[in-house]
Amino acid sequence: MYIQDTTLSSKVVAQNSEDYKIDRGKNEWVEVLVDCPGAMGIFTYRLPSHLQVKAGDILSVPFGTQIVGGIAVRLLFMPNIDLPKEKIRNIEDIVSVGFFPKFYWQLLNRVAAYYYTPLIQVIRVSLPPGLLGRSQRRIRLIRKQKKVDLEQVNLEIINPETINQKRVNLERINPKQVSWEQKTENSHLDSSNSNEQELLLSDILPFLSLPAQKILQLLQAQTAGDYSFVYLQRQVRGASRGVKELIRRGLVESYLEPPRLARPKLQKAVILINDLSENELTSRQQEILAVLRRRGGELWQTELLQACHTSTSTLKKLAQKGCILIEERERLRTEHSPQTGEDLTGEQVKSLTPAQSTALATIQELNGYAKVLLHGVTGSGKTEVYLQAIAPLLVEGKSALVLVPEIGLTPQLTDRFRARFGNKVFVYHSALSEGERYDTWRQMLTGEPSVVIGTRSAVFAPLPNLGLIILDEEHDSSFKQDSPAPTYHARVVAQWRAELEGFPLVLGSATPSLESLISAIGEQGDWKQGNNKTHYLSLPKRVYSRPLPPIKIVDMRLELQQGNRSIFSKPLKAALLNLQEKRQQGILFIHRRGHSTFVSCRSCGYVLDCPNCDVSLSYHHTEPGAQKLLRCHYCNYGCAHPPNCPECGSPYLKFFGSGTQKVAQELSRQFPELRFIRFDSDTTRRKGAHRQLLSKFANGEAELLIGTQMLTKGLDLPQVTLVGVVAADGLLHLSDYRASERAFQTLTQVAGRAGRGEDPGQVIIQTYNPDHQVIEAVQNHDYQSFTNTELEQRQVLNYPPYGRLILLRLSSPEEIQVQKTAQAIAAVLKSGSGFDVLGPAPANVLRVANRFRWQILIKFAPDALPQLPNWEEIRQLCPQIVSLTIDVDPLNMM
DNA sequence: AGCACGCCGACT
DNA sequence: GTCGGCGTGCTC
Repeated sequence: MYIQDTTLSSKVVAQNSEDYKIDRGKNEWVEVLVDCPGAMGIFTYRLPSHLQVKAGDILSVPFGTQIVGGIAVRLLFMPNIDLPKEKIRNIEDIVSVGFFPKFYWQLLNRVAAYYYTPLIQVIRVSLPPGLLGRSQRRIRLIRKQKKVDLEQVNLEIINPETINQKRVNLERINPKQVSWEQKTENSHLDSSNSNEQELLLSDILPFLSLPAQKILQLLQAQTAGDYSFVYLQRQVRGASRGVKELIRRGLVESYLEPPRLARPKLQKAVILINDLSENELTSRQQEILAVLRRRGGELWQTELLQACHTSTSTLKKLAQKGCILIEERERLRTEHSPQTGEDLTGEQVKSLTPAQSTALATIQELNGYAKVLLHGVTGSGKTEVYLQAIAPLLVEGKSALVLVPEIGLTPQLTDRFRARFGNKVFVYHSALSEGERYDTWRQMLTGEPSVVIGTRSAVFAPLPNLGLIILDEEHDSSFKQDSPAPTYHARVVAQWRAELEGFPLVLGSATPSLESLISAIGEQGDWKQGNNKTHYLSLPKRVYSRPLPPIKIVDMRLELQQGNRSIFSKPLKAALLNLQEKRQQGILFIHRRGHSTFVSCRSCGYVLDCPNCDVSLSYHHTEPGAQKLLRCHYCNYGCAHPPNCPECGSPYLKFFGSGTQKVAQELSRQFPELRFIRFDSDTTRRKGAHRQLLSKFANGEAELLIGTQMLTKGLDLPQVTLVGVVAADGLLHLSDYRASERAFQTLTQVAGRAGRGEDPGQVIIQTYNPDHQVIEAVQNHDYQSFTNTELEQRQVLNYPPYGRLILLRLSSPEEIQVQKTAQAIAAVLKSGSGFDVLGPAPANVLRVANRFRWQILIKFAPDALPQLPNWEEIRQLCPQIVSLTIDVDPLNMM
C-alpha cells in the first residue's frame, strides 16, 4: 500500500499545477487521498464547476455517510476507474489552498516509507490539527416546540391547577395497557405539546432498557440535550443499542455535524485610499485621516476606533466620500502578531570567541546540503552562533527553522530570538491553541522570511524558502515520537529535508548522541573534520574563558558508614549552608517527582500497588495540611493515602525512596532559612508556569531551585553557583542499552548549569556507585573517553549506531491473547533471514492502564538492507483486540 | 470511523 | 417464527 502511494506521488509531482488553468473545464475529476482509518487509498471525485482545485489542496469530501478531510493528489481529464460516472460524488469544499512543493511530497513519502506508516497519517502530523476535518455523528433530544405550546406552557405556569389536573390525567393512563410506541405514534401525528411530552418522559423511563435510560438522563442533564455518539459510547455500555431504541421511539435524533474546520479569523481593516482636500472634510474626519496616515495608511478598525475615540458611523461616512476603504481581512492569531508587533530588534550582536568564529565561518561557507555537528560544552555560546548564522539568511529572503526539545522549557531561547529578530520569529508547538497553530501555519505558507522555533512536529513547517535547520540539544529523546505512528525522529526528518531542498542542517549539543557523533566523525573517529558533507565543529571552552565547574563525587556508602543517614551528605549540607549565608543561588536535581517511590507496610511488608498497572504507587505530599495522595506515574491513577495497611491493618506505613517533594520537606526541616522553588511537572503544569517560576528565581526570591529532568534542558541562569545531584544512582540503573548514554547526558547537562555567570560554580553528585564509568567521565568532563568505551560496547552487541533496531510493541487488555500473538509473530519473524529477532518478551512493566504489553525487537546491520518482513502479513496475525505499533529506531524501550 | 449486509442464539 | 447480537467489508 505504501509503495503504491509513493509511486502515485511522483505522478502528483509530474502534474504541473498550472495545467488546470490552461484546460479548465476538462479537468473535472480529482483524485483525493482520503483521511479515514481503514480506507487510506485514493478515491476519485467530481470537481464542481464553481470550485478551482489544484494538486496539493486540502479538501473536504463526502465519504460513505460522513464528511472527511483529504488531499487533492492530481487532476484528471477522465475518471480512471471502472465506475459509473453518476456514482462519483462531488467535492464538498476546499479547506485550504495548500502549497505542497515537489520536495515536500517527497519528504512526506520518505517518512511514510521509512516508518512503515500510511501516507495520510504522515500528512496528518504535518498539518495543524483541525485542518483535516471530519464530520461526527451526534445525538440530540427531540424537543418539539411550537408557538402554541409555549403559550400553553405559560398559561400553565400561571395556573397551577392545570398542572395538577394534567398529572391526574396522566396517572389515569395505565402504562401496561397502552404501550409507549402507540403513544409516541400518536404524539407524532397530533404533535401533542412539549409540556405533555416532558411529563411523559419521566413516566416512560422505567420501560426503557438500562442503556437507553442512562443516555436519556445524560442528554436531559445537558442544557443543549446534545452529545456526540462517541461520547455516549464511552459513558454508557451498550450505547448503540440504547440510541437505536430511543430513535425508534422518537425521543432523540441522530444527525451529522459537518466538520468544524479551522477558519481564518476575519476582521475589518481600514485602508487610506484618497486624501481629499481639507475643505471637503470636517475637522473630526481630517483628524481620523491624519491618524491613519501616521500609522502607515492601514489599520484594524478596532484600533483606529480606539485611537481616535470615534465610532463606525464616522468611518462609514469617510468610506462614502471615498477616502477610506473598509474591508474584511484575515487577522492571524500568531503568538507575536506581526501586524501590530513593534520592532524589538534591540539585542546586541555579541562578539565571538575564536572557536565560535570558526564554527560560524564554516557554517556560512556551506553551499547546499551539509550536516554540521556543533559540539559545544555547556555555556560555550551555541545560541549566539545560531543567531549569527540565521541573520544573513533573512536578508537573503530565506527562512530558518529552529527545533528545540520542549518550547515551554526554553522561554529564554525564544526571548533571545525575539530580541534579535523581532516580529520575524514565530513559535510553533502543541501548547498553542488550534487557532494559533492554524494561523502560524498559514503565516509560514506566505513565504515571508521568518524564524520558526518549534518542537518535533515543526520539522514539517511549510516554509517555502527554507535556508537552514538548527536542531538544538540534538541528543534529547523528545525529538523522537514513540506513539502514534509515524514514530519519526525529527533529526532524521530534518536531515532528509535538508538533503531534498539543499541547505545545511546544524545539530547542536554539549553531549551529542552517539548516532550524530559517528555520523559526523565517521567510524574511524576522525575528530578533526569529518567527510565532505558532514562537519564536526567543537566549542571546547566556555565564553569569557569561564571554567567548567569542578565536580565533586560523594560516596554515599561512606556517609552511611560515618553514621549520616540523611539524604544530604556532609559536603552537600556544607554547600547548602554556604549558599544560605552568602545569598548565592543553586540547583538541586532529583531524578523523580513526587515524594516517595513506594509505600510499604512495616509489619507485613505489603507494598501499595496501582490497580491498573504493575508498578507501586508513589506518595505525594506537598505541605503539612495538604491531602496525602498516592499516585501512579504510569497511568495517573490516584487515591487518598490509607491510614492503615490494607493487608494487615497495621498503621505503620513507611515511605521509601525520595522524590522532589520529600527533598523539599527535608530541606525546610534542616534548612529553615533557605528559600526554594520546586520545578517539576507537578508545579509547572499550568500554562506559563515555567516562565513565572524561573523569573521568580531570577529575581532572587529563592536561593534554591529543586527539580527533575526539566532542569537539564537549556536553562541559562548565570547566578547559579551550586548544582547538587541528590542521587545519581536512579539514572545509572535503567534497564536498556541507552541507560549509560542518557545518564551521562543528563548529569553533564545538569552540571553545566553551574558557574555560567561571573561567579565560579561547583557541582556535588551523590552516589552509591562512585566508580561507575559514567560518573568518572562526568567528573572529568570527558566526553571523548565516555564515548570511546560506550561505542566499543555498542559495537560488540551491534546496537545503534552500529546496528539498527525495530521494536514491535503489542498491547491488549487480554493477557493471554497478547502473549500468544507475540509468540506467533516472533515465530514468523524468526523464519526470515538477515536480521536477529530478540524476544518476544513482556515489557518492562507488563501491565500499564490495564493493558498487557509484550515486545519483539528486530536488530540488523544499518547498511545491508535486509529482507524485512512484510508488515501487512504481520498485522494480519493480530486479532482485533491486540494492537501493534512498529517503532522504527526506538529510543524508549520501556 | 460509520454503516450496511449477513449469519447465528434467545425471546414473543 | 423474529429480534437483535456482532463479524466482515465497503466507502469514489
